[in-house]
Amino acid sequence: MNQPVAWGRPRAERADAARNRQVLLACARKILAEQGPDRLTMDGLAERAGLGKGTVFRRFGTRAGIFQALLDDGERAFQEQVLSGPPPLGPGAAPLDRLIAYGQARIDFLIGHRDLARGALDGRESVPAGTQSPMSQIHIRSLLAQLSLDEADLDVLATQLTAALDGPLLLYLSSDLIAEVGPRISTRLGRGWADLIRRVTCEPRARAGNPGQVR
Amino acid sequence: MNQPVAWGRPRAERADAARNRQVLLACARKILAEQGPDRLTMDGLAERAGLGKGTVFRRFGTRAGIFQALLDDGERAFQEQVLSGPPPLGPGAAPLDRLIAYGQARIDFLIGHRDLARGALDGRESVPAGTQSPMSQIHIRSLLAQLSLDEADLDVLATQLTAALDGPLLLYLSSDLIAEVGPRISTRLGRGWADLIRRVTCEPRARAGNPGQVR
DNA sequence: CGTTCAAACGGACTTTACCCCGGTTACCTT
DNA sequence: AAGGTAACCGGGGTAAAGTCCGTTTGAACG
Repeated sequence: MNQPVAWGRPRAERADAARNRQVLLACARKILAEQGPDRLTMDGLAERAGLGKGTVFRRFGTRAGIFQALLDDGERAFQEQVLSGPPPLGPGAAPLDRLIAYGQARIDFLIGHRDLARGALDGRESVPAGTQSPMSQIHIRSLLAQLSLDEADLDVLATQLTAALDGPLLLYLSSDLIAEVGPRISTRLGRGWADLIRRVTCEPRARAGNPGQVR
Repeated sequence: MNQPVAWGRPRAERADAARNRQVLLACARKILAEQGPDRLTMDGLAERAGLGKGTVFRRFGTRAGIFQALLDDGERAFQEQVLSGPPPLGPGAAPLDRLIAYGQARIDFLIGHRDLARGALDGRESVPAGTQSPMSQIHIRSLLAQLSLDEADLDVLATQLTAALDGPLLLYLSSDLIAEVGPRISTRLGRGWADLIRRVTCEPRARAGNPGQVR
């Protein structure tokens, strides 16, 4: 939602606006930490920040927009790791390994930010997923492209794999359940992802100290 | 202690309640057809049905509940085809073929009912997916089980594949886009699904007249 | 038939997301 | 430095979701 890249540049953001955004994000984080996502209301946020309600809406457009903005913050750090961190997540490792590592990292990211990710999902929007698809999807697609899968529709495959990665945590597992057994879910989904990717690329299953089923 | 197993029904639904539900569903369908999903409001529905607002909420609990109820209706017919229709969707074909056919059918189902499916997604709920996962997921899991995939975590794999099937249409493709190029999307996602499934099961790619990329 | 009661009903009430527009202010131009 | 302007601010206004509770009614039972 911000401009890490040079926007078309209609105009730079005004100083007071930028400052207010920071204040609002900080307050939102506080409310979230203290009272949980359900208690984050636009009026409440405005009041706590000492600003008008209109300002909040101008900055974020919609309630989900706040969650997206907060999520973007976290995603920036994550993206950094992917684009220029150490392998296998960052560049330098084989595409297959990077793909597997990326899945595990994204799973953990989503588990860690599940409230934000859920909140960013807007019920009444034509494209519910805000910023959370493009980056993932593009990265996955680019790694797939390096794997020389013949006769595959890479765009579709990347979309489906992205969904396979995000879907379980966004759609099919309750937030409470994730909170309760987060680590175990991370492990199972991570292994599942690795397995799925190896199958998709027709790579033999990893050998080594794999002590059988996980249960 | 209690009755043998007939614990399923604490009480039959009262006649007026059942009648009112039908009226409400019919009215909802009309409003949807005439004015689109955004215009379907609880007050409007109640008024049009000549009932109180409280009644609407008692029947469906939430706005998304109405969409889920409408979706269930359609899903019942679909489910029938899957459980006892002709192969390859219904029983009788090889698991792999059924899986592929199921994916294509579900894609078409979701495209056909995209408004309902989207509306059934509730922003503020711990488990967004209403009725739309279990059946799909269970069926996919059961077909996978017949394929003897060694060393796979079937529950996780089924969840991920379900997400790969639903996710693109629920999360990553705008409703407008789907409306515009529905048939093409159906084809591409369908082929993508078949390809994905064949890869997952390590089956050789289908031959025959596959004229390369679809674009 | 009356009695009884859980369930259903209605609609006023509360809360909250989102809109609007008059007034204000930061930034650019000259 | 002055002025113009586009962007920003505030907060009251609207609509729609969801809640509450007193009233009504279907149906099981005697």
